[in-house]
Amino acid sequence: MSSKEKILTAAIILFAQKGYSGLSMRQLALAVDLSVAAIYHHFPDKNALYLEAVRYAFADKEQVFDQVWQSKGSAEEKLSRFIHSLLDVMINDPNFHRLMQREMLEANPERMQLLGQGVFNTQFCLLMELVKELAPDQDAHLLASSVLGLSKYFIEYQPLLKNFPGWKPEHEMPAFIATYITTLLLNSFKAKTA
Amino acid sequence: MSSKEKILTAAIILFAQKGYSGLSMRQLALAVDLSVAAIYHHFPDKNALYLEAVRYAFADKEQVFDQVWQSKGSAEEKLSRFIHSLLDVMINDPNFHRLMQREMLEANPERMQLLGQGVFNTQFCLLMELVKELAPDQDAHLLASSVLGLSKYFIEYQPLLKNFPGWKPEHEMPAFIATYITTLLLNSFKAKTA
DNA sequence: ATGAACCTACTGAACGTTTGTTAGGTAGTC
DNA sequence: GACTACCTAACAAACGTTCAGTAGGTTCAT
Repeated sequence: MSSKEKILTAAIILFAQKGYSGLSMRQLALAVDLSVAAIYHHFPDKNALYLEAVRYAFADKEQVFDQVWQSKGSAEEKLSRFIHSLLDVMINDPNFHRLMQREMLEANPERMQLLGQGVFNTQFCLLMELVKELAPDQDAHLLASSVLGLSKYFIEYQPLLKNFPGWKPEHEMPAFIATYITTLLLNSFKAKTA
Repeated sequence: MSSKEKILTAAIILFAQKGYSGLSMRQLALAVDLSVAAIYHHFPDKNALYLEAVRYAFADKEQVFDQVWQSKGSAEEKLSRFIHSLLDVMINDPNFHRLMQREMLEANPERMQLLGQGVFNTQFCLLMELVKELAPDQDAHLLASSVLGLSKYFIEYQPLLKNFPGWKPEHEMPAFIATYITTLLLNSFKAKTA
């Protein structure tokens, strides 16, 4: 692994944990066992490094969902598998997830557009086509959004939801959440068309 | 409005926009037209100021939903009204919303517990009772979470969702979102019990 | 009613540290 | 000799925090 890749890998983790202004170039240099000037040899400045780290983090997420779309089975099964994969990514790669949350907070419109054109656009479109199969007469955009929103919320707000009455241990199990979200949506599909 | 209140009010806005390490005491002092030392007269240090600002921001949100619970009408209508109020708060008080997102990112367990015990616990319990009326045989905790998750996502991810195909202008109207979420959940209730 | 003592709310200037960034030099490879 | 990858050392600016001092109000014995 090259120095540049090492820097980017560490930057993803540290930016995700501490935020842009929370991480100093010296802290990053210390983490990768290089001098500060070495980082400046590979990147023009802190902002460029941050942007490249974000791009780098998103780069390898594309193919995670490919097996879902290529897999065989009914649309219901595919939806379930997609939600499952989504939850898995968010749980197994918390730094990627945190970095994305931080990016959403910046709310820079041009960067938001960049974000949307990458991984997300493709996946969102595939998801829309899937829900169209299941509920042809409903707004696919809203339904796809619902899938993502429910998945994200159950993962993100776990630490908070734990403190509320009625919480059960299975509420933090990906398999359980995936099943719940899938049935919730499928029930809604049936009700509308019936 | 006292100087201390002025400082807290400005701190909420600026911490929400720039984050903890993104806002300096000098910037805050400039915003409230006071010296840096004056801030230190009212607060022992930056961290204490931040915590008090967060507490201050959450303090007046309790009564926003009171009229929803006290209003007359069917459970369906109450649910619709609650979602509507929730969306309104998030849209009309974006700084409060951003500050909460930032707090979720810190993920400090003790602070999370503090957060949960405040406004949210009461509202979550009331919401759970409401959904229990509508779907007595389902997990109220999961359903209440779904209400919050869907509402939060549609507001939070608007800038991103706008870039995806299938987006329509009404997708960012609170009234439209509220109706959509309500019917989505109500349909699911019916399907399960049918 | 008056002066001393004490309070709160603030200011200006400074403390030492950390920040992003850069200049100049070195060791190894092509 | 040019190029890549790195170093040490330094720069000015900004950082959180503190200190000494002041203006204005209240308290209270004289």
